[in-house]
Amino acid sequence: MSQKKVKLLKKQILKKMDKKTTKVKAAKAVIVAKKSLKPVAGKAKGKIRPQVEEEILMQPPRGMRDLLPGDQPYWDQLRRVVSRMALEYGFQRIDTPAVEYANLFIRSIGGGTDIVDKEMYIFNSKGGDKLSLRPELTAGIVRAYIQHGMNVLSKPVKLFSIGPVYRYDRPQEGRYREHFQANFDAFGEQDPILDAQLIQLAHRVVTSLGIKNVQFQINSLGCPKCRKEYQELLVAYFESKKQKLCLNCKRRLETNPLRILDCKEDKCIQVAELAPQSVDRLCPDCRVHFKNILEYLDELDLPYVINPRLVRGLSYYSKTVFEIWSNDEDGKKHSLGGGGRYDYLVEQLGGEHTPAIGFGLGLDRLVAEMKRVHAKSYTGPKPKVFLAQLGDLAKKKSLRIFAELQKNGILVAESFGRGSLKSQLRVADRVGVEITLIIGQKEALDETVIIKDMTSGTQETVTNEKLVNAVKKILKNNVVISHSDELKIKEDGE
RNA sequence: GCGAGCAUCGUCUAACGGUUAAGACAUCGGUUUGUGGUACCGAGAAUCAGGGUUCAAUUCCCUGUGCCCGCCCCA
Repeated sequence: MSQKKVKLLKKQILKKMDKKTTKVKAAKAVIVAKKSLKPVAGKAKGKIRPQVEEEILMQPPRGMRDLLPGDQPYWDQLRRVVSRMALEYGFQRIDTPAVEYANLFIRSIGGGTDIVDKEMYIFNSKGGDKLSLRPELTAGIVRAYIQHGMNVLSKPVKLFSIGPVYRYDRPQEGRYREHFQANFDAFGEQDPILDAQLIQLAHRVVTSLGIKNVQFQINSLGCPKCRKEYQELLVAYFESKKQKLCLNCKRRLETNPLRILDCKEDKCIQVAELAPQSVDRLCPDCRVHFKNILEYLDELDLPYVINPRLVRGLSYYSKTVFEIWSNDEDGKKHSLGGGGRYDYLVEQLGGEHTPAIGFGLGLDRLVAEMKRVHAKSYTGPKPKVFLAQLGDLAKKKSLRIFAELQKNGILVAESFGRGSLKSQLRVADRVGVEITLIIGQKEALDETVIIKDMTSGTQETVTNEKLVNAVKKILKNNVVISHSDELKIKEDGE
């Protein structure tokens, strides 16, 4: 193809682009989508919404949300702290699928729990498999632990994971159908010091984020032996008071009697207050285990209260269970996470007997809490250089110079799509760069670049070869500011 | 699953039942086209949907939908 032909083609394309057709179409499309989503919803009868192929609902499904750029500094900070703490405590990262066979969750979390009975996203694959979006992280991690024979690794095997989990529930403040959790699990160690260490870890993660006003609630459910005895005692007690319980709890008496302790209905609370407590019915082993943990926590000065009615919504727990709560200035409490021992889950899912303990943190809630207490967020390095171009020739050269600077570790901002130098400088100003590089027609021909100091307004012209060094030198001279900036970032990570 | 509240430009707000549906912030463009923060000018951008009452509905009523909050439960 001749150069003329190429140029002609380019001209035609440019001409087309010039008509702003894309912009207009895009705008119209949005409106169409916006308008159409309402009628579709409006015509819907009942719960099943007819999905017309062309319709695009301009919103995510219920309970799902976008994490917008403005919030990302908090999430970044959160991920940094979690990764840092995981490293300190010897946890290695594992990622498991968001989708597993539904039975994995049903068997681990247990029937009779709300999670399994009404909050699971269960669906059939095209192949006919019954699958589910994970409602929590531990089950998948245990599955992976067994499947990959991690029992041969030196104990304890410590794994952490971060990812989305899904629960079909009515959304409200701090509760989403898709939310993110960080999960820490330690396998193969039954010593109570692990329990205490994980609670310490949870505490350090939360406080490192700047969330200060936290408290743990802790309880022991006992091992299967003493738990069974206790449960029988409990059922006997509640049977005698059955008529005073709420409807839900009457049902729980059959399905999940422990949860009656956790009921928020006034009448049930009254009954539950006088109920036998699991901590009083622990077998000698479990009693010592629990006592040891409390001693460790006292030694660590961790703020905790024993809550004999703490049960938790997953039935695989044994012995230790705990939750982390924060208080806001109005005295309102927010649950940030929780966990406990599950010494029998691994064998229950087909592995060898492996004592284990873990906990999860609700990241969406941690972010909300960080905002509430105005905690530090992490913003990455900002560009201190802006590259402006003027004219066709300069424009063509700009991408190469841009990449050249980036390769040399100089972060460069730009707004190549803009035509006038004025508008580009305006953007440069908004970005807050220290210097702006300007390539015009003249500079492009001369193989030079204008360096403009944005604070003083002075400019100098350098050749392309000297550009990188010249920029580096200027930035270095301004090091007083940038150096302290970097220190700040490092402190943020603590 | 149950209950309450809310619904206007991207965001925040305004409009006795009668307005070309207003303003601010943000966005984009411009102020003689090669120089930024301010200022000035301009542009685009909304009444959730359907039905009813009415001469007239953003406004009143009903239904639906959505959002949000609380309960249950959880993170």
